[in-house]
Amino acid sequence: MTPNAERALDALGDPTRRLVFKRLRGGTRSVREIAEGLDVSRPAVSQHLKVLRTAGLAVVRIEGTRRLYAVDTRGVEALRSWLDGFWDKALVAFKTAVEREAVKRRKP
Amino acid sequence: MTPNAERALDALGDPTRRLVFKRLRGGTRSVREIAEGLDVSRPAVSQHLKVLRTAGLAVVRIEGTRRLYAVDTRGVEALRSWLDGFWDKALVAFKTAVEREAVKRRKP
DNA sequence: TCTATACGTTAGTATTGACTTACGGTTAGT
DNA sequence: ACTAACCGTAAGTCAATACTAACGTATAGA
Repeated sequence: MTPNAERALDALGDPTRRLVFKRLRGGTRSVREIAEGLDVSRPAVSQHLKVLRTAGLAVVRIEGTRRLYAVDTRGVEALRSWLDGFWDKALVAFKTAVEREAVKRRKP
Repeated sequence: MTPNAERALDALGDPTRRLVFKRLRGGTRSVREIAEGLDVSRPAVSQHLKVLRTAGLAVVRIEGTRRLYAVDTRGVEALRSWLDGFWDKALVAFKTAVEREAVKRRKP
């Protein structure tokens, strides 16, 4: 799917879906391998993987009867650039100002 | 609140909460200013801001009767480093491999 | 003191969505 | 052809949560 930061954030908003996604960090895995050890059923994992795919965070490769999932770095890239919108120089300047305020308030 | 990537992702999983958060990108704003134009009530915005604060994504500064909210860059930083865990060289190498597969499949 | 403004919180409701169960389709092996 | 392994999908249920309405608090100003 085309990478979209908003959809990626929606996808990563769920804890167990993050667990599924984090299992892809270790490399390519089949659905069975991903579901193993998780306390949800295999169909649930399949549904999570579908959401991750739609969000541009995962890719599939069919191999025999198995489907091997892996991280789609384009989704991660989309998230990075979205985050960068909250990380420009003006905001950093404000951050230091806030921290000074916090220190002053801590020592009245 | 102490910056935590998981909680930040939980917070940004909601669309209207992202709208609230994106309004902080323009600089410091009061709750009234943030709620203006949104199709949810002002108390709803307050609740969203509380979640963003708990997630380490927003900071408050009291000024008279108003509360000025701003982006907490520490939360954004936490998200960035979390994302970097899915962005190492091994994954990039795999990405190019997947793209080659996709091209082959498109031209059978 | 009285009023208005600006917010946070609580209680209650409604809707979203994560999960299980059951089923169907596909491939590999015998 | 038959079986087993692997996986996606559909339907239905239940819990999480986003929202509104009502209320209470604090500050600024007249």
